[in-house]
Amino acid sequence: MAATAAPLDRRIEAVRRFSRFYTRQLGILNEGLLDSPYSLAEARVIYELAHHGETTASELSSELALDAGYLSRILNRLDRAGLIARERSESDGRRRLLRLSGEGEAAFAVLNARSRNQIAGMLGRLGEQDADALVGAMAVVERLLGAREERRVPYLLRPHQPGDMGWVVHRHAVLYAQEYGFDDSFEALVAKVAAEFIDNLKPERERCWIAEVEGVVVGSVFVVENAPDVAQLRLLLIEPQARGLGLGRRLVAECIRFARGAGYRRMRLWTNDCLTAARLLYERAGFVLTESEPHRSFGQDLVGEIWELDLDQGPR
Amino acid sequence: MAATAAPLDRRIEAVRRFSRFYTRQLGILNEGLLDSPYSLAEARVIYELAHHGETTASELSSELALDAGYLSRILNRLDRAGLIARERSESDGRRRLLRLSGEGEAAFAVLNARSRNQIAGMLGRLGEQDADALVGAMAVVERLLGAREERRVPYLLRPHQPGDMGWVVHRHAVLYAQEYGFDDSFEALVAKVAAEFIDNLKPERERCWIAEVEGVVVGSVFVVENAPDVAQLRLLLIEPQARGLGLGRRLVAECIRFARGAGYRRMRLWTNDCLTAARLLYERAGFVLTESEPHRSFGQDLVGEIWELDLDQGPR
DNA sequence: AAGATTACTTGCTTTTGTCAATTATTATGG
DNA sequence: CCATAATAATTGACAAAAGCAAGTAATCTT
Repeated sequence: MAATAAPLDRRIEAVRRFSRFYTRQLGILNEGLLDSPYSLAEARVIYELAHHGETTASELSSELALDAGYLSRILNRLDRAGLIARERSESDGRRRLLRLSGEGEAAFAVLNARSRNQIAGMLGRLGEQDADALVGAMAVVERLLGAREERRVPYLLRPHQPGDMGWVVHRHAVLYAQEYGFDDSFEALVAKVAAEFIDNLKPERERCWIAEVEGVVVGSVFVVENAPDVAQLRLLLIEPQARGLGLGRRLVAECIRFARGAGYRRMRLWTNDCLTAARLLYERAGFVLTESEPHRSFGQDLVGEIWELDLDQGPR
Repeated sequence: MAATAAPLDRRIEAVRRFSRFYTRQLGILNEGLLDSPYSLAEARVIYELAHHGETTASELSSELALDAGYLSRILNRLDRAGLIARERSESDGRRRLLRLSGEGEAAFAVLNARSRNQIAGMLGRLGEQDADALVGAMAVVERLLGAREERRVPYLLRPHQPGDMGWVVHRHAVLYAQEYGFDDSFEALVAKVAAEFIDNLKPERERCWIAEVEGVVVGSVFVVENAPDVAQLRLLLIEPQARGLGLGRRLVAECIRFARGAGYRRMRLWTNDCLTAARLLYERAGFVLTESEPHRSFGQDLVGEIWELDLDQGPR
């Protein structure tokens, strides 16, 4: 069936090799900190403060992905060492504005110089052309990966056609086995659900969406009747290479719109705590976690969760 | 004086920005491990074992730069979880050969699939061309930085000429202030040493080498008389952009050769524990640490060290 | 004006990583 | 060939780093 194309595999392997490689490279670059009296986290904070001028702890914490409590302690240390000045914000008494003191700037200058010199050494081994080639290649990587704006790859949502149920079963089985080690009892369950959907379909109350990109199926989602006023969302799946396109959000939104139109008052879904990406989608759509229970299924120890959404509330 | 060229600065800044950027990127990629029961270190070990087939703990420890003790505990955990098999090597009873068990391979398959899928998602946002551009750019970075074989940039060692002492004083002052925060009393000391060298030079017993790359001075080292049979090595300096060329080793070797020829029986040098790169050079050249004493100089708390080399021994 | 949210701090715990000492085995130099 | 050194792996003790959760004070929301 050639489920995945070979060039994709080649590219994935290349990205992974590069990531391992650059991890080592960063390790080498960070060794420069060994001599200094600062830990890596402290150095990052100093660096960030030097560039921001004036910030708050919460901003730093989100920028550097540091735990707020941990950061608070780091700031205490830096304060005790005289490297930073903290003063309560006048406009908002909760905040404390942070900036480097004179000593802090001196400390930064030392760290900065070392880091620069180390990189100068790295570049020194290359000639002028190679150094520019390096910088250019880095810029390309940065531009391509950093393009945060959601690239608009055109995708198509359509109702199911013959063959789609087989795809749904197949891809659920493959992806959950790969990513979570589910055994084939999961495939059996999905197959049963899919068969039931076809057999008992109530067209006004139930619906399936299949997502396509360039003619290739890349996702699915189902709405079925759970009780007269309760819709159930099922079998949400998005292929790895189609993730990040906003497709998940769109599929969930489509379900909610349909359920409201069909007269349901609530929507419910069952998932597992390990499916973090999906859970995030549900949360963003307004679903609330109502039940949570450990169970053993599909050869794994899981924590099953029920999420619910009140269809009468929220944006219409 | 334009001590550093502007294009170099631009490149350094670009490399640093890229490193910060890719640090974040790696953070995102490693988030995939959050769901898994393995820590980052454990996952790296599993990954390495999956690729090596059979290894030993010491090999893993050097490959992944993990402390031997720490690794030993990780291996114990993995063993208890049934992921690896360990058996004593027949050829060397100290070693234990490590490989993944069936369960271990299953665990790896899950980790591997998640990582692949995550990258597939990353690539999915790019079109075919952009994905290939990304892979290509990564390959360029890897090739340029990974060129481990010592690039032979031609350098030249020559005796000192008028103007060199000024360069030595200037660059010592600038680099030590930048990298270690030394104040100007250090510049004064270097100036005094340099002046003394010129004033009392005994050409058969004392010597200075200046290193040049493409006509630009990038390093220095001095041998002076400390006692009738004791030579002293002083003022070893290598510019950041000339580091990694093997220049340091060459300069030290040159000093040793000269000292032997001049009839000294020992060579001695004074340094500080924070100068790790230099210390490594001395150690590799056969010098042994003989004294170590904390002191305060140049505005810093330092630990002074005396290293000695027996010139009668060792390779002639 | 009550309740929710935000910014930050603090206490407590776990995880991670280091260092030194120890055991068993193998290599090596006189 | 044997004393000594070096290597491989382990263990105990400890320190640093990181995370979680509860708590305080200020601000926002309705």
